[in-house]
Amino acid sequence: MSSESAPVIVWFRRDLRLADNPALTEAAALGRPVIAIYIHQPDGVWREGGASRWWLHHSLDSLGRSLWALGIKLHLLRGPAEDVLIRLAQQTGAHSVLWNRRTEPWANHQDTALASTLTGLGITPRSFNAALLFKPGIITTQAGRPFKVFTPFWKACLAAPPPAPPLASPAALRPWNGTLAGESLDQWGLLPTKPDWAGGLRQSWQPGEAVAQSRLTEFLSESLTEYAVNRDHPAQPGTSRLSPHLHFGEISPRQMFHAIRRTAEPGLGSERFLAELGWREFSAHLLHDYPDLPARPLRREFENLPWRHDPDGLTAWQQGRTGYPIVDAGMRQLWATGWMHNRVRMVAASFLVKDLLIPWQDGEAWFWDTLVDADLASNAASWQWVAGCGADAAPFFRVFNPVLQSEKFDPTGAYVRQWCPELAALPDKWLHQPWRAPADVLRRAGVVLNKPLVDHDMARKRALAAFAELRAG
DNA sequence: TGAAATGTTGGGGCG
DNA sequence: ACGCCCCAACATTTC
Repeated sequence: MSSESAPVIVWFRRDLRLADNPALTEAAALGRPVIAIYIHQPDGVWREGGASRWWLHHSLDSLGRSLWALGIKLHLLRGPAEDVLIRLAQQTGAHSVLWNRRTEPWANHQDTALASTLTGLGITPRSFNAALLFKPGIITTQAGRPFKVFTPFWKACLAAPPPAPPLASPAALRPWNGTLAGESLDQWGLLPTKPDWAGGLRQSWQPGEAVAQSRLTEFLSESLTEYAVNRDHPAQPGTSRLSPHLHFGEISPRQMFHAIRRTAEPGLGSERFLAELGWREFSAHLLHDYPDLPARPLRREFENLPWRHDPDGLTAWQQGRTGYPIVDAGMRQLWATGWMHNRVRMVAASFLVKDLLIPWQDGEAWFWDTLVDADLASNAASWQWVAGCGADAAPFFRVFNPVLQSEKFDPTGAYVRQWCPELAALPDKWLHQPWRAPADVLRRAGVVLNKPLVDHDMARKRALAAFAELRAG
């Protein structure tokens, strides 16, 4: 076999796109036959949750079609990535294996082992940063330590040399003529059956690179200028809704960064939106520096907080039956569509952790299973932020009042009415706190009162007392 | 990327 | 005109 004909393996992971894909671009540059693969690892730690599996199915389907249009088949393989890749590389006489790095520590461990085995076999491994604006480790304090506060971290990012401009999709790839026994997407059973709960997901989302790009373009032209204000109003389409596309790598943060810089007026809207990319970046870098971020509080003393064991409370929260309309609306939006508005995520999360005193890890696990944008770093860092135990976290005593938040950010009640239709006929005045409504108002609105799980004033005091105990002990 | 408790100020009613 | 009180509005402190 001549060296020119030895194929290059491109291992797709959380980079399910053709444009700005360094591994794919490198494969095109090598001029060798390309074997494109995706490896499903159903037994891994932090395996994809239900909503993520639904998204993954459709995103892989979309990527497969795009590659096929270039004459390349996306091969679907299953098993531990090291075993699968090494077998495949030997079997096909591969020259090299190229991939874009993921942000999860378990994946990086896997990569390191894999790279050294491949090297030992005379096969060239190469990996690229494509999921983040800045490679973890290069943004540090003067003293060379990782940042633990967001603002200086993000300032340092913006002062660093900017991320490289995004790469174009490869114009042509050289097909590989061999065959290999791959699987079909349907065999992987990523889609829910018995019951099929994905109806709301299908109505809300369309995975894939092309949709991600058009969503970005539309957002930049229509929503960016008012973003700083509208992003906080859950009834308005003021956010980009790009999070799941970003998580699966259908669009890259570099593409977004440069699109904002290129097309947007400098202003509060673009600054705030860029800063959201900054929080994503901050979370990923934190996970890189603190691999147990998903499991353990950064501030270890929070393990001693007198958390409550309350399975019924947890279930009521998950099902949107807390009796607090804004919390229930959010949890139902999550269940129905695989997504929750950011403002409401904070309110609902604060309620679980502080009003119910249920460990943040339980909320993290639920979000992991139900969010289409579930991301190990962002999910863990955000829950720790809410719980007050993370880096640059909200202080524990910052307890969201679900009634005030609802009145402030959903003043017309459009969001609550959409997701809690049983309350829709209540006048605005009582919509956010139906338990205070006079009996005749309830009767006229046809509302049967769902008594709140806890009284917020009591719960707030209980949380503060628990926190005080922590500090004393 | 809070909210409640507490403190301060100033206008207006009233004796 | 003055002191006193009330209280809304705003600011600061505390959790």
